[in-house]
Amino acid sequence: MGRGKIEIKRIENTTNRQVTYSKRRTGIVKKARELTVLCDAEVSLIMFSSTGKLSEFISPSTTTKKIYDQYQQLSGIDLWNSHYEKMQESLKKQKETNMKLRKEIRQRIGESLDDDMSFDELRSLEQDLDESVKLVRDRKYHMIATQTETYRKKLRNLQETHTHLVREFEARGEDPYYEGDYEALLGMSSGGAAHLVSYRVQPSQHNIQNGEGYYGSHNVRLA
Amino acid sequence: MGRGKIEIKRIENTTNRQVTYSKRRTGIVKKARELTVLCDAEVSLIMFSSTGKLSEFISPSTTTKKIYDQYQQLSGIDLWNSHYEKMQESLKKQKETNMKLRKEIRQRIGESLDDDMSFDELRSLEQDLDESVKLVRDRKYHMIATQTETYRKKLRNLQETHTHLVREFEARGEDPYYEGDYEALLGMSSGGAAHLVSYRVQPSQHNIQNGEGYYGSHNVRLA
DNA sequence: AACTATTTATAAGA
DNA sequence: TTCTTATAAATAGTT
Repeated sequence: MGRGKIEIKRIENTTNRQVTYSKRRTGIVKKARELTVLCDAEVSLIMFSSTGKLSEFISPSTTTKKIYDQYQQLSGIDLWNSHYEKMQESLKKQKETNMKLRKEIRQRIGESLDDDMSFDELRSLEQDLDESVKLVRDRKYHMIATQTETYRKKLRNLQETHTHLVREFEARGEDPYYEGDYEALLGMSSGGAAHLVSYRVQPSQHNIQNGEGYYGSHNVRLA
Repeated sequence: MGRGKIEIKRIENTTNRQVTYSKRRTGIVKKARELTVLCDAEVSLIMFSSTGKLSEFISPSTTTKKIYDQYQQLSGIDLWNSHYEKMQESLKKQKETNMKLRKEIRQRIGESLDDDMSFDELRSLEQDLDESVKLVRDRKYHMIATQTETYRKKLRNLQETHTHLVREFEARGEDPYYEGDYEALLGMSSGGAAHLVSYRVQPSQHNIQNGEGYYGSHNVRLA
């Protein structure tokens, strides 16, 4: 239907092919629309040009998804179900595992003991729990021991710091403004004491070494 | 293109509509095929008639699934992904829950206590476990008590049966074939005793009442 | 399903 | 791409 008849075979001239594609694409889309309207049909037309460009027509009464769903149902052809089914199976397994885990926890908590637990299972569970309590208790004691050790270290550091401070004061000789017991004062509260010190002592004269203890930052208060 | 021009609107006459559908469907499929060959394009054409009948054309170089995949990729339109994504999310959640449950169990067993458990959590866990052990132990004792009670009932029944049997023998007077201690003999084994009795005693003379106990079936052995 | 008058699509050219 | 137009192709109404 044109100035000359053409053979239905691939158009070798690229430009010509693209022009024909464009014209015929318009034509077929028009036909699809007419079919939809005239015959009350549902049509999905998807086209990719040789350059990969997408064009489509879809009847206004439907969607591409609906068309594909219907297509699958009527043709029996599986488009994405294999993928989907694997996932569904996986989900099911996860849920089952979940239920089992929950049940185990419930039993370990002491619930659901009436249902399907034999005497032997019950005795075994009791043993398990006894062992578990022991482990947790040991861990707790270990933690207490560790923390105690940490506090002892902190305390030692604090004491060292104070000792250094006291020595500094003593090295300076008598303090004209204060005549109390330095050690007792400094031992009261590190914050209060540091404040007091920073007020009385000159920055340039303090190079106190206090190691790498937790209260190393007290030096800063002195500066 | 016909004997008369037609308006592009739904054909109300059903037969006419179906005939037109049939003719135009052939036409559009031909167009699709020509487009495929002439322009080296990929075409998917899916049609449902107003009666729901499926017709399709697909370029020989591809498949409906491929077209569908390409369509999604190029259009960015989500065909079944929303569904799929929900599932994926659900799966992810299940897996996460699963991990948490496993961790809880591990902690309740006494593993994984080193990692991220504060002292308070540890103390709380210990308490929980102590309570759980108590529950399980109680349940065990309850089970022991129940079973003991069951055995006691069985035993009582057995004894009653034997007592009845002994009375039967005593009521018959001296046994010409046996002179031992009946009670001691019957106390040995219910099977053996019942056998002995069924051999010696006449069926018609036995209407022994032995209640609703577990060994009520012993009457049958006597019959 | 076949026929055919007529409309519509489009190949080639601009 | 778009317009034009001669011509091929599709098809509406009829048989």
